[in-house]
Amino acid sequence: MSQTSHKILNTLRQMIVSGELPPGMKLAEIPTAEMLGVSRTPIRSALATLAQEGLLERIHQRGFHVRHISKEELVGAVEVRSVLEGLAARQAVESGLSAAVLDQLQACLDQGDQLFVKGHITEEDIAHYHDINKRFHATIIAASGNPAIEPALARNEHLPFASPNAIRFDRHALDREYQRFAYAHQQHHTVVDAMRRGQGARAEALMREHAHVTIRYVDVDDLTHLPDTVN
Amino acid sequence: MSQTSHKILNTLRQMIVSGELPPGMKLAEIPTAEMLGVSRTPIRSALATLAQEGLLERIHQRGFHVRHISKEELVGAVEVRSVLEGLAARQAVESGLSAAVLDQLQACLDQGDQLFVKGHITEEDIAHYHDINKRFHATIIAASGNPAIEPALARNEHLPFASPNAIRFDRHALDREYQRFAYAHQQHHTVVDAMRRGQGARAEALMREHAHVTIRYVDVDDLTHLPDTVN
DNA sequence: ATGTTCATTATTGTACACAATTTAGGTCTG
DNA sequence: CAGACCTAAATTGTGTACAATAATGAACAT
Repeated sequence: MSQTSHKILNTLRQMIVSGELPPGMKLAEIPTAEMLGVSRTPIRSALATLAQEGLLERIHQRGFHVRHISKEELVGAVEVRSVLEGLAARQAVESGLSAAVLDQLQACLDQGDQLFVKGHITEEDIAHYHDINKRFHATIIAASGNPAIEPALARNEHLPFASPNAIRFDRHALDREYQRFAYAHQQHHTVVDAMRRGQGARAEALMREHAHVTIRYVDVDDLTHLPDTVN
Repeated sequence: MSQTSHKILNTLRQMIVSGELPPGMKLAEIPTAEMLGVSRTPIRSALATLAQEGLLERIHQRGFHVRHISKEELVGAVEVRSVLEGLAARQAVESGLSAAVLDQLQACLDQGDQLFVKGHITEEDIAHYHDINKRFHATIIAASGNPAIEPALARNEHLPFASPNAIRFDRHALDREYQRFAYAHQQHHTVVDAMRRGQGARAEALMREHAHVTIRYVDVDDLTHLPDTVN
């Protein structure tokens, strides 16, 4: 895939998740190609990829529709992430944690502590925490030694809110968001504690519960509007 | 996707899983197109799909390699299936089982009982059980009401042995295989029992354990040769 | 002799023309 | 008036020429 092809894929993906191309809208090759000023070829490949990611739905011999992401789907995706990240935590413990992995996890904990010690957060802090959070989860998945977990999570990565890479937050209620992120960070502490003690089942259970934080404080009905997210 | 395009995708997929195209082999568009007597266009789309399925690996600007499926990957895929099917069983219980679903599951149990009551199995029986098994698992996943489970399992479906749709069996040791399938069928009974009683956590645990039957009796090192499978 | 640069070659990426297929609409017939 | 069939239009699927890009090897300079 070339530079321009990549750009077109990202452009279309952004247009879909931002709602510029609303759910149900038909996407045919020729109009889309004309809209973006390229030929049908890169459009074909982009549409196929987006269908694979679950953002588009193929209509038999008739192009694609922008898929309507239902509430059930988002809630279900959080459940899927929950059990898969739980599995990762347990397998990471069972396969024996290296000092390097523990160091990386501890670094995430320390950096988060520094962020929350001052008792409130700014937008900038949230971006920083987003980073720490991403590293924390990626480290555990990598440490699991199970190469099948990441691909199984791949589809979720493209659904907003179903991925830890897309923490939703409300810019206008930073107090409440402080509570939520601080709580999530405390859960990180408990997960690492369980992992250090070799408590695989406990680590799994804690990680499962942790996944629900993404969505717990959110009115799920609002999610269909796809409001501001980090990343 | 048209008829011929579909056929080419399936042909290439079959050639890969059968080992006709061995792991590590380079697949360029032009030679592949000439080999199958079509133009590069349907080949491009097929290769992209197969890469998405995990059978091919994209080399930057240089075509694809047939991926080497490692032992870790197969074992990991079974673990992933384990937790996801466990989740499905639990959510099916939690969301309330309809009479129709229970009837379908009971039908799978009854049909399996009939198969095993005579104390031995034939190759034909295995094909039949394969069918029953597929229905059993699909029913529970559908009954979970979680639309995110199926796509998360999708990648596994294309890895031989990681899917219940690809039960491995040894044609020359039907006695041992009888034991294995009869045991798996008994597990189906216990899962349904837990589900009927509304025991979500038990159903989850039993279903998790059940997933391991696929691989438990198998010398994992043999898997790299991709021997006979049903489907 | 070795390292760097340039040209050649192999291969993917893009554009576009043409073929095939499906849907829709209109007309003809019972 | 209704239903079926046929024709036309729209849209995807395929083939192929051409452009862009990256790897390889050769030649030159240090």
